[in-house]
Amino acid sequence: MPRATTHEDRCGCRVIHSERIAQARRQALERDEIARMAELFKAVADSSRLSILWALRHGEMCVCDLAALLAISESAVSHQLRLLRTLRLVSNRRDGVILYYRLNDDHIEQLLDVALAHERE
Amino acid sequence: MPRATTHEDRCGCRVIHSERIAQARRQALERDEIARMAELFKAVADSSRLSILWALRHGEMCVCDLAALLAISESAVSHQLRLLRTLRLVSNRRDGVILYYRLNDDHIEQLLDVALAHERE
DNA sequence: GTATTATCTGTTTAATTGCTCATATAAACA
DNA sequence: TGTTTATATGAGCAATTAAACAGATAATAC
Repeated sequence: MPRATTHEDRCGCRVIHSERIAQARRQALERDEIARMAELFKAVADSSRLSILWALRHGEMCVCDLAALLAISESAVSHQLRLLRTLRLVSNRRDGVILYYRLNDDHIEQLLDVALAHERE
Repeated sequence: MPRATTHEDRCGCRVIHSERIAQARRQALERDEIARMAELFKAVADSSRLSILWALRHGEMCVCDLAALLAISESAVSHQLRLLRTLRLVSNRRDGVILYYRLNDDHIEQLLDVALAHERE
């Protein structure tokens, strides 16, 4: 392993392994790619939204059913669904007055599966 | 499809499709299983932590290298690493004064991959 | 047209979170 | 021993986020 040498970078930070940093810079993701990933993870980083997504995993449901299932207000469910809708994680279809929501993306189920596997390992 | 009938649940919420709710209740996850999944997602729902994890994906790095890479203070990196360490997403080894951090779990890489695939689809 | 039902949206308030600064360890070495 | 270096930690501030409530739509029935 190359000897660690401390010196100052352009940015003023201490740098010990400059080659390792250069490598990390080459492989780094775009700033807004990281931001969008963070936004996706934020969307699933909430118990209510996770419960909603998990419920929708087994079939479509309407707002008031979700409210009854989670025992929270319909307004709260609607707010959460708006966020999920904005990120295109769920979509809906209208049948008369009722809006049925469903998962919009296979990746969501994959994320849930990996997280659950991590939990249960 | 069975006709939707509105009535009141024990909890006071409107219930339109009681059978669908009952099914969702049977398949629902435990409350603290959901909470732990949310906690895991929260850990990766931040640009700084995502950048750290992505960098560690290609090999171990020390605190000051990460600080130089992300152009944030070493204190900030250390705080984020503590969170990731607490959740056992990263671990470290000491070599003299230097602590080298690495990913502690294959699931993290899977999560990053799925999120990235979702982004780029 | 009006009334009702299911859902949505805007605003305010309360709780969380990330960062900075100052201080505290912990290992290495003189 | 004391000093330096790399990292950790605690407190406080600023920014973000969630929940609650009130009011607004959109489809249906009358």
